[in-house]
Amino acid sequence: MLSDRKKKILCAVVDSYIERATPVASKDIRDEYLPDCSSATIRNELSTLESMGYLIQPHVSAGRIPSEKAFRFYVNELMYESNLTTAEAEMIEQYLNRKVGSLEDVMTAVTHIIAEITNYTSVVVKEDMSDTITAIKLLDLSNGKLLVVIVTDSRVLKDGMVDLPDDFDERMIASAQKWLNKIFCGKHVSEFINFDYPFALVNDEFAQYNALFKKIIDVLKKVSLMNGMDVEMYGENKMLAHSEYANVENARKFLSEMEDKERIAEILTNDGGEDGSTTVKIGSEENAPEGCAVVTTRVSLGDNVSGSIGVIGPVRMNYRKVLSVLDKISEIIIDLVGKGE
Amino acid sequence: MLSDRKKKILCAVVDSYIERATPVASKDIRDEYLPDCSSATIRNELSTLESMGYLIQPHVSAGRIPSEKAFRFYVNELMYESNLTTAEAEMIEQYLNRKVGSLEDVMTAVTHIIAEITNYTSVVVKEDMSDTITAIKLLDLSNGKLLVVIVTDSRVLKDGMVDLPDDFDERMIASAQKWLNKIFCGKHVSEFINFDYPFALVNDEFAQYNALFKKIIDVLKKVSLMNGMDVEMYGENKMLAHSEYANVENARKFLSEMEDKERIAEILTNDGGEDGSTTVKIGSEENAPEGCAVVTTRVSLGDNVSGSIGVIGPVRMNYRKVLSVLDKISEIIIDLVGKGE
DNA sequence: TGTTAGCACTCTTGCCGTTCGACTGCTAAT
DNA sequence: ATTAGCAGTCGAACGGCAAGAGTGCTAACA
Repeated sequence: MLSDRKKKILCAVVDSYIERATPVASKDIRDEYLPDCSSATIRNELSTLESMGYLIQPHVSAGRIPSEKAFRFYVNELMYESNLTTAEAEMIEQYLNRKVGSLEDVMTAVTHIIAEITNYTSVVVKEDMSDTITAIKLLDLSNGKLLVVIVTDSRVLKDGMVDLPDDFDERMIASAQKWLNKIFCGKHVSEFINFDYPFALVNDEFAQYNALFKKIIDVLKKVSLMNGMDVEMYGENKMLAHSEYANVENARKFLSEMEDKERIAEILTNDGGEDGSTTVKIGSEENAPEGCAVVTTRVSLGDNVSGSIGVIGPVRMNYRKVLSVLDKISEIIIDLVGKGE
Repeated sequence: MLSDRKKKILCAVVDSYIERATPVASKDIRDEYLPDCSSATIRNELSTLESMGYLIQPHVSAGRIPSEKAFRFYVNELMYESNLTTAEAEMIEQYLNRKVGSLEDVMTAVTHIIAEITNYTSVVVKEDMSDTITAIKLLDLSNGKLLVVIVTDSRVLKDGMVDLPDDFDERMIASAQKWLNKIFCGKHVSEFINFDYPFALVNDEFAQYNALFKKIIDVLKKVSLMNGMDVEMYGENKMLAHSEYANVENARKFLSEMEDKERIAEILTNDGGEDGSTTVKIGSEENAPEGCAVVTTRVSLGDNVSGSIGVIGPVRMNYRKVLSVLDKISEIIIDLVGKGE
């Protein structure tokens, strides 16, 4: 457990680093955050904080910068909540209320306003799982692969591929198909997502189908996820304004990571969560883009339609601001969606 | 008129600069392009080419780089046509034939394949002017502004604003509306675009309407243009790989210029042109993005639907390759569209 | 034991001068 | 008209130097 003073100092380092992006010196902390103790004392504390893994010293005559562990701790325990300025809050209200229209328009508007206010990249993912499954077909491509086709009421065909075990014949494929249809037909696509392969379902007769079934259901999951997904992104370029991307190589890497919308969507959605819940992924912690943190808020957009609103910024992002912006936005969205029904 | 040798030398400078992005020295030219004369001779020629405005010397101990004038001359007269490698041609064929689908899918596929092959940014603009006008309505907002609404058969309402002269009353607005409907109802939206305000149409009685009419028609033009337009862009990031964007400030400027899709669309479409015609805009010549050249090919996508396929690259782009890629692509597109009808 | 002043030490940054090399322009010869 | 040769210019790279930023350590002090 950290002493109160250590916490204060750590918080000071993080705050200062978020603002200035330069190593923080003991004297700076004294002058700006802790006037009632000497820089030498702070140096001692910094030194132990470093050995605890919270701080990093780029070189001996530089100050300290926070480690990812420090950011994590900051987000979880140190950071005090803040409110948007009324100007910002009004700006958001106005912007979103002006744009009441289709869900797509709102999504676009949301990414824009977030990116403008935060100066980071903003992403909104909509997962529409409201389609009803009409049929599931398994097609033997006779090259050892099986094509999985999902037919839904919105007449969209969705397909994916599975490797077929050697010892499967036509008859077995047919009965696998029968089983799948029996389980899923008439249900929402969302069933796939939460479907936990029930072991009991597989009696002795079907033991051999076990592996294949699992594979197929995984494909169904993935395919239906991808097809019901809509990703909007805005403000990739805003990132170039931050010092992390002062050299083009980093910028290029970031922008090309941003091109993989599927991966980004996956990052925003992979830990479900309640309506209104917020997640922060920092740096290498999860699959976040290199050197980035991702803040996500979940909102429900209707029956079987859920949304994730995210901000992607450097690990050194202004979490306070981002969190309060997301708070405000999700509040408005929930309100809008509520009205719409 | 330039001597043959001057042309050869100029061409060598441009070719080399396109490839290497570094100033070209007299010796380089001798070694690689003109082995049968001395570097001193070439130096003399370079010197006069410079005084003619074709070349620029960054500093005395550097070679020369081509001016925009040189690129213009190169594109118009010097550059010999080239063909794609068969590998590339096949790649394009395959990629586009695999993706036969909606027009939108094809547009997306086109931008992708172009960007991949050329390593520049690619843009496709579709202008759909096939809607039929059902009604035009003028709404007095009673704040000195007039709301112009276009109703088309595809049930999309499109609107724009016009300042109303002080001395206009309700009755006058009503008759202006009557006139507009008389002229345009039942016609294609494309009529706006080519509509030249006919002076004869305005007899004495309507003289006072003159200015307003012009304004309204301009709005109609703009609104219908913008609404019928569909812009796809891909490969903005590819540009960061080129040395022109080695510093982030340039990159940022470029990317933010690319965000203004309307402007880009305008650049790609503002000089109409026949089906299959190709235009090259170099640097400051037109409204091209800073330091960039834009190559555009027009293709027809059906009745009253036209497309522009464009490549945006640094002024020092590989025009030969870009032109041959666009050639190939437009050939395929014309074929695809032809089949589709 | 915790805090602090002071100082020696380290390491980066910016600057300056020098060298090296890349090209050119000019001159004089062919 | 062409060319070899040479003097001259300028940028890029390098190394050394001084200044500045911050630290860690020590010793004194509450």
